[in-house]
Amino acid sequence: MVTIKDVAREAKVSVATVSRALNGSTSVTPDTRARVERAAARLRYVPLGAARSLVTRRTQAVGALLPDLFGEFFSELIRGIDLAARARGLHLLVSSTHGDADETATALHAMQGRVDGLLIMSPHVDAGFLRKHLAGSVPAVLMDAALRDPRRAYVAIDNYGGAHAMTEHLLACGHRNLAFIQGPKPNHDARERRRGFEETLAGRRGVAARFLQGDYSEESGYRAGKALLSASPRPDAVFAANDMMAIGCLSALNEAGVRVPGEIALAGFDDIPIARYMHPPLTTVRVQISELGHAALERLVAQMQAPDIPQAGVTTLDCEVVVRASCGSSTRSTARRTKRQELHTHN
Amino acid sequence: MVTIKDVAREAKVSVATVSRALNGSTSVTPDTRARVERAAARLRYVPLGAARSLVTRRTQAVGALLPDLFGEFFSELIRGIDLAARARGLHLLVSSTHGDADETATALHAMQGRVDGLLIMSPHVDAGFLRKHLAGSVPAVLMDAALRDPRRAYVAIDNYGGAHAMTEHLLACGHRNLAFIQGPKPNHDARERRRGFEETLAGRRGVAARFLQGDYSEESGYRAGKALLSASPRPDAVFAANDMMAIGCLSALNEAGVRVPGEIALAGFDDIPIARYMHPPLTTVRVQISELGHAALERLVAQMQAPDIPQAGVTTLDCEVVVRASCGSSTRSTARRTKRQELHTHN
DNA sequence: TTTCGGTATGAAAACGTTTACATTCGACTG
DNA sequence: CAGTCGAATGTAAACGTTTTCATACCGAAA
Repeated sequence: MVTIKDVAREAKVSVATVSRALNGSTSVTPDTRARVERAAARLRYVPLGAARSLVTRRTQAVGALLPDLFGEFFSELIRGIDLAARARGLHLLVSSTHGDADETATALHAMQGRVDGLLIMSPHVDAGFLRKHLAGSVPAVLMDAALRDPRRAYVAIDNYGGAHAMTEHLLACGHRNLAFIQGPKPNHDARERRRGFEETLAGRRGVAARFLQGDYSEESGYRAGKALLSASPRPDAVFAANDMMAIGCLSALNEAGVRVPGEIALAGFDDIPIARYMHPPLTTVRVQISELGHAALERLVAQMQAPDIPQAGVTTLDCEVVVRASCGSSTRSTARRTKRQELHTHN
Repeated sequence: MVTIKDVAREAKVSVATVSRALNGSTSVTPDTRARVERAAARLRYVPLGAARSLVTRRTQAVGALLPDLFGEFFSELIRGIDLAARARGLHLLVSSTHGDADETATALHAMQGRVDGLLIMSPHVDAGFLRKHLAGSVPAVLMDAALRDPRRAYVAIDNYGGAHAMTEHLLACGHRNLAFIQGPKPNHDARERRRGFEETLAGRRGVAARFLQGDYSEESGYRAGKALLSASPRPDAVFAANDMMAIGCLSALNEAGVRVPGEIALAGFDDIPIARYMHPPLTTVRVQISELGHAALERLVAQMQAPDIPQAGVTTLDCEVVVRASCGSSTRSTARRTKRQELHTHN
């Protein structure tokens, strides 16, 4: 293995000069620098990250701790984080697919001491968990978490606002007999989406709403669809808390020969790529997933640069209603931005 | 920041004993070990990875260098790598979304010296590129690459075999007038898929085949579909080199009111999740993407454990034909495994 | 009691890099 | 020409950990 000493010998300078020539530009003769660079290239020298980190007290790496995520969401999130990290010259350490709290804790431990900061998204994380497993000195940002520790930094999706906007859309289309297929009870985001729907309807006259339990799976959406078919009166619009359930519901309606949106309009949440390929294409709420990753990394960087100043508070990312044929638009699909597309940080 | 010295002081032992108690189990009194563990927990001690790596000459991390990948493929690949890495106690450093060769080179450089091995998938990588940018001592495995340096390790998808199996299926369904929508010319996998189709047909009597150029995009599939509609005679089956083009083609056929598979059968390649939601659901070739990541990591580990023995050669992952309604199966979708589902390593 | 052997622990070197401090050298000022 | 200053370079300490080697201890064998 070739070290900085070998380069120094080859270039006939000291190791200090090699280090200076290769890193900072402080006071090195152009001639010397060139000689060092040639020597390094000739020997194919690669500085050892560990040695460098040891003395600089920086790893130039951030860790992302993620749950067992479904396809498109995961890749978009990583893409957002990765691009932002590269722009900052940071490396990205990923650890995903954590089934339970123990696995998450293990992964969390293993990452500390290897990174300068952590991005955390996990259903298993709560205040006690973090206090127990996260060293106080490690900067961290939580993504889309239920927990709200006022001393911590968060980046979240505006689930409430998205559901609110979609509900307004349904009402604007003239629907008055609504059904809501909700996500898994314990999920924070699922609760927020329901709340957005429910509170928008609160106090409206002449509007009926019913709720069906789902678990974000296509299967549960299908069951909900079946249940709705046998109800009377049937709703004239169904809002599913995510696209997969909307797709399941659509299958049930299609099988029964119910026209969508003719007899029953349908809307989802997430705007997963499949949504626009459904028959009819699905009206849904678009979530800027890569933006979530991007924003989280930026907040983390802020925290890393000023570790003394606590960068607490929540950054919320807006959603937008995407109107397609399944509800509110007969042929062409149009995106309607319901709120300004920007980051706004509370606190 | 709390170091091993602090723990040593707290536990009233030497740093050597702390290290031994916390890592290997060689000759430490149960009593001492307990005292050390308590002290470490009390102080929330986390060993510094850099210091450890410096002396052990191991980072316990592998890097994955990936191109700008589309959704589901990317997440499945990472999932496969991540799971295998965790099972081995390895960390995963990801660097994706590389537009050009320069970016790839930069990322490649930055990763060396931080990882014990590299997983590389990139259209920009060829023999010269690697010789120039990859230090000889770094173990590396190439995924699904065009290049075939006999001294290097590869993991690849059996594009040829998959296309062959699908072509056989089309013939078995009675189709004799075939069209093939090919992928981007420079892509290795696209060429292999075409070769699988072409060579299967070679020498068959009474079978006609024509080729249309595509670029893996939905749009290019749509154009190809339009072109086929105005051709005469129309083909009775179309095989697209990937699912996205098949989907585009399907749109063109649907718009023209051509029944699929009644008038024209259709098949794709990849089995992306959308495939089964199409109308009709798409017959396609399933690629075990997470297996690709898993296999690549295992080969990398082998190389890391025995750096002296060159672990060259290609590991090929089989594909399977998934028969759905768009070709060969009228209602229910069935998966037919065309080759045994196992890894086999040549060389 | 002495000696031997083995086990638990401690002292200190080593890993490769950055950086504070020291040194050299040349140019410019007085 | 002596003195001063600044730029370029070198020397060596420091980072936190593992690990080799040495040491102390204890029980068993002689």
